[in-house]
Amino acid sequence: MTGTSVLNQTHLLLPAKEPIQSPEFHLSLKEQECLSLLKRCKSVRELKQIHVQILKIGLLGDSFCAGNLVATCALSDWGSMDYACSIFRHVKEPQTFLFNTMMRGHVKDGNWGQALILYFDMLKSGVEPDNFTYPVLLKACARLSATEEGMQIHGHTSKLGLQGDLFVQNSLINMYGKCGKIELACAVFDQMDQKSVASWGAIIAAHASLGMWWECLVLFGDMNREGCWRAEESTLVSVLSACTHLRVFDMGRCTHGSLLRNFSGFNVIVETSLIDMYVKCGCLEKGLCLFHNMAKRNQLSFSVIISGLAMHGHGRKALEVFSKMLEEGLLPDDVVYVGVLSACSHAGLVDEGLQCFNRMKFEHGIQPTVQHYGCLVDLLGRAGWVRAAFELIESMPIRPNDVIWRSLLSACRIHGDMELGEIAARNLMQSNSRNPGDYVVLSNMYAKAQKWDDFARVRTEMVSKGLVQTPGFSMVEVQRKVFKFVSHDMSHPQCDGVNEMIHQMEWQLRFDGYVPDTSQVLLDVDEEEKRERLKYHSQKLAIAFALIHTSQGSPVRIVRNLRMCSDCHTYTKFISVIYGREITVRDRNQFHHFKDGTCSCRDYW
DNA sequence: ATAGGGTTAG
Repeated sequence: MTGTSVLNQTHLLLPAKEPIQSPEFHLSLKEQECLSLLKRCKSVRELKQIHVQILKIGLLGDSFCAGNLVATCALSDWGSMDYACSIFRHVKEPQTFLFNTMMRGHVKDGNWGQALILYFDMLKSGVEPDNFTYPVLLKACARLSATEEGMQIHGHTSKLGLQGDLFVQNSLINMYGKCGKIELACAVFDQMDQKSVASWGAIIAAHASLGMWWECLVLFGDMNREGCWRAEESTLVSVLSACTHLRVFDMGRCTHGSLLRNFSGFNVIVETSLIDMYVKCGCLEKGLCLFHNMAKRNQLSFSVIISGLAMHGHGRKALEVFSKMLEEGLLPDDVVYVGVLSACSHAGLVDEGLQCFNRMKFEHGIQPTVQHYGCLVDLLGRAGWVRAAFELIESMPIRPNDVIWRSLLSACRIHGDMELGEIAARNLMQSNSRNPGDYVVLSNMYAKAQKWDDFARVRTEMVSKGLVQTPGFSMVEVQRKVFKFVSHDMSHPQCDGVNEMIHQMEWQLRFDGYVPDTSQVLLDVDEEEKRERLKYHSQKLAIAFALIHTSQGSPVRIVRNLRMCSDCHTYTKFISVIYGREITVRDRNQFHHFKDGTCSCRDYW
């Protein structure tokens, strides 16, 4: 159709089908022509011709025609908001539909503020908004986190009697969620007579964005219970994220199942969240498998797999994946570098870590944050460069936080540096973190050095501050139930069997050359007593329980609150080979995979 | 007669 005006093509002037004549609305023939033309319009150039034609037949003042002209221009893929604005400016008496359309256009282009301004213009010129006005407008408020305007607009919807409109309610939930006003979002949600899938999606997303993971899962349960089981993909991603943060593997796997059943072909976001879930819940293999089968990977996909490999002690592999990421032309950000540096620190790759740190600053222009310094302090400290770690803390341009002092303290404990350990501990005790673990570590250092006076002084100080030593516990999943074992606590209902098993295991292990390592039992008691204490560490109770209640050869997964002692580490290596089990243990920040008598951390942790 | 809610992950 080059060169000829669309309006010359007579077939375009015919309406597509017989117009429906309703008693309320009667379209003149000209209006019908106009509408039919606009429906076929495919470019701005054609639109301009139609615009001229409308001017010629004197319909510009007609709100209906102007509205549709603007709608076509503002909302189609090829449209231009600039042109829509110029048409809009020439309409003498714009009406609701025209304002709504203009607002939609602005929102579509990401000009959230413009949409708000237009709304207030609309009110000023006395045009009454309707139920179509608010969802668009509230989306703009949500994107701007404009709480005040959002609340004001909420008021307007009530005044107009729109509080019962499902779309308006869902938009309100979303708006309050994005503004961080969770109680207001819940208030709207709770008052709804009918909830749609999107209502549940909006309230779940609102909780997810605030990190209220537990509430997310509860709401998801409520949603299913109320017969609303067809959750949207995005909602399942929020649920998956909650599972990851709470490390509830079972629920995570179920969510993966729902995704498989209800959606075909996952997008990058779904796949990345799945990988993160599997990796953080201990299934590195599954995460890697998903990662390798991804059709498309982005910065975040690499980010989760790198920090996952780090968490599981595969430092070299993490660095390999990092190089691959760079090869694929993806730029790392600060989070990726946290993963890379922690990979180096978990694997003891000191030179590589320092190299990466410089690369981050000079090649990729990323300002190191306190987290990056934290990784570096950890890297140096664990590797035995305690003094260098301390000097780094003193020279860094950011104020060190508790995490940094704690990692120095931990390094001092491992390498027996009392002087720096005391400095680190003093900094921790002066801050208001009130972490009993810090007192315990320092006092244990004194115990190890046989300084029993200092030991007593620190313990007394801890008690006088009202702090209680956190008891060590291990949790194990058996037949979809979680069982918790506390060190030396034999009050568990299944403990009879466990006690027997503990003895049986000990005999087996001794027979194969296991020697209890009592060096970490910091009590002023004899060797025999120390060995007795070691026997009932929570991890051993949990392993015994799992060996009794799971079938031969099935993997054992344990989660614990504190770092394991070196004896439990050795012990578990023996168990993995003697009982032919793969045992995964997660402590606060990393995983140990015991298999065939070795651990994935290669004894560096 | 035309039009409306969600892009979720590290």
